Amino acid sequence: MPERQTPRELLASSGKLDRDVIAVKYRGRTVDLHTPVAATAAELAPVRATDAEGLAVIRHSTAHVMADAVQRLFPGTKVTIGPAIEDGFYYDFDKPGGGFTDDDLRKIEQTMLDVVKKDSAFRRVVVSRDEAKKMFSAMGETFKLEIIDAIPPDEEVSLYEHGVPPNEWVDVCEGPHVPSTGYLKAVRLTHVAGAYWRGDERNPMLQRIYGTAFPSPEALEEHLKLLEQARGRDHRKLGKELELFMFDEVAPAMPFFLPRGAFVYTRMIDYVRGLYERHGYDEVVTPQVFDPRLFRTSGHLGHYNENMYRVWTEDLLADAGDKVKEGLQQGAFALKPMNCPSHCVIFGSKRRSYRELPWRVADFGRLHRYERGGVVHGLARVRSFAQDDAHIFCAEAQVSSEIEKFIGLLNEVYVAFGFVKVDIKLATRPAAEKRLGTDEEWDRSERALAEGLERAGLKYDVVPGEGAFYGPKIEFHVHDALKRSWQLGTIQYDSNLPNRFDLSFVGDDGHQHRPVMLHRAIFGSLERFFGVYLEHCGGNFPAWLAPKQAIVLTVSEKSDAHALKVQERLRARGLRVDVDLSSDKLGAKIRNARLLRYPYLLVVGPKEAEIDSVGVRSRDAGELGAMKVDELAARLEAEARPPARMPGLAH
RNA sequence: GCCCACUUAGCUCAGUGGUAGAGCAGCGCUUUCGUAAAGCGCAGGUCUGGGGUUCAAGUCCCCAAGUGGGCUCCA
Repeated sequence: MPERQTPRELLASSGKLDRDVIAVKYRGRTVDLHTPVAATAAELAPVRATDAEGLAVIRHSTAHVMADAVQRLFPGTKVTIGPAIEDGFYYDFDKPGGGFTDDDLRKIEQTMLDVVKKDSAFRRVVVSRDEAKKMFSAMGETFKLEIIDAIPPDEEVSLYEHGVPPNEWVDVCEGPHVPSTGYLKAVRLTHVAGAYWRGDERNPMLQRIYGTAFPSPEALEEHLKLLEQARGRDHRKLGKELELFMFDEVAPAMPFFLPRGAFVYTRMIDYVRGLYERHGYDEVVTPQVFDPRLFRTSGHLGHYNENMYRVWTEDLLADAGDKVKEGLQQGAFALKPMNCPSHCVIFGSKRRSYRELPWRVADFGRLHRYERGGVVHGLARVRSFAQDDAHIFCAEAQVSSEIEKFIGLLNEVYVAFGFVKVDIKLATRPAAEKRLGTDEEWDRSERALAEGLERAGLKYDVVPGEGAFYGPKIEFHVHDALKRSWQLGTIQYDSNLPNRFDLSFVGDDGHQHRPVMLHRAIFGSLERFFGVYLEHCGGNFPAWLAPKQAIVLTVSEKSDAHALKVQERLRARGLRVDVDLSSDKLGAKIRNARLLRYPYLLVVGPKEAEIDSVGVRSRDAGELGAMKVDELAARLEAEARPPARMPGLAH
């Protein structure tokens, strides 16, 4: 067994130490330079400020310095936790008398700068649990006491301190940290937010400060610039600029799709509808408003109550009499939050044979869910939306092949939209008291889903306990411009609804059997997919999806007649073409058309009119020069077709 | 739902208690123009809504709504 030496000594002796190294990687763990380890130099890999792990070390150290600054500026503020996260760090504080202001953030930054200037070492001290608790209890740090209690008994309790007496600052912390505060060269506190202690809304609300840190001021600037660019791609901004959709207070969190946006929206539906034929789906159209008995049968009234919109009629109000509230609860019709109950009604409406299975029933019905005020978000989380929803009624034995087929279909669609980076999650059984069905049933259904994924050759993460109470599910997540992750597609195993609706089919043995139901969607919510896709393509819809495929721009009024003729001829071939006859100069027309992201600009002046052509400028391919109108039409027609099958998802 | 912030013309935004502003868009006129913004003029406002303080409120205070950043939830 080698002597315990610090990684700094070990690296120095083997010549691997330079100023860039801020920690080491040792047997799978990141350790700071000054924590003695029982290792040889060969076992240590230097971690540099620019590595992902190094960045996390810098950010976590920055969080400590921020907490130090906060406690100096705001005495009485208690500290809780302050981890490094993707793109930065945060620290949660319990501050008496309310939150932090933007002014406070600037002051905190200033104070942090002072701490950094002192360049004092981060020191690691291992203490006993009792010592640690005595110390933090004397400091009044009640949250830290909870944290100490939560440390597994076989792990040592370490403290990290920095600062020069009498201004040391100490925190319970696993580490690692940079050698000294002087390593923190580029810090920016970005925003404040409320956060519940341990993420539980029954716990007290804490004040969270988000910030970010980088190895150099240049890297920080670069990051801030990228953030700014990402904001320019925000679907809410693009939606307004490109006149795709709007919102109004009269229907909070319910989008109004404007003509341009509505075109894209319905085009998306047409596209999957076109695939349904080949993939064996039947489409149905179902009601919007239902007698509450339906949702008592499905279980939604009871489990999903607080998310449902209820409506009443004058008749119901009269009948309700004095007991208005109770009457409404019993009798008020409900807007559907999901399509599945309708599909169960259809399935149960006649005797079904095993020969009909699997029966795949699709529905683009509009759904309404009352989402709490704080969670709605642009198009990504709305209260009125549609899904490319379908339910597959099948026999248990058909489940895994249905999963595989579905994944094939989803794959085709995602690739068509250019989503190749997709996080796939398999959400498995929740805690025993929160789930229906036997362990054997869960074993079977989870295995069926996993098999489907594996047969499709896709990598996925298992998220234990995150399944629905009635069955496991597969989720497909993608990131928006600001790196927030959103679930789009999903497929879920459900034996509960067929039970509740007492569904059955006649098997080849002549007996009644219970079908299994798979809930599945590729886009998920069309609204959410629209928003995420809008950010993904930056508003540059491909010609097959774009609201308009081209715009004819005249050089002057002299060419109006030719321009209108060109538009007419292209329209006659089914192409979507605008024309700009305004008195703007050509430069201005081009600018306007570019801002609206037209795939093609067709310039028309006396020269073009003479030879029956247009000057073509492609949004994606640049200047194409003069083209005959028919030649251009053929090119546009080819691009206007939805993508054919393409290679699968990459990882 | 909770914490914090924001809400001024169609859009983007100035305006820190004393006569509501700019640019773009719109409309009119002039210009007929060759690849990212022609010129001049006109119009456009219950400063999100309600209440309060004050001689005086876009500005200060309270309540509500909407939106945004988070937390939480998501059959």
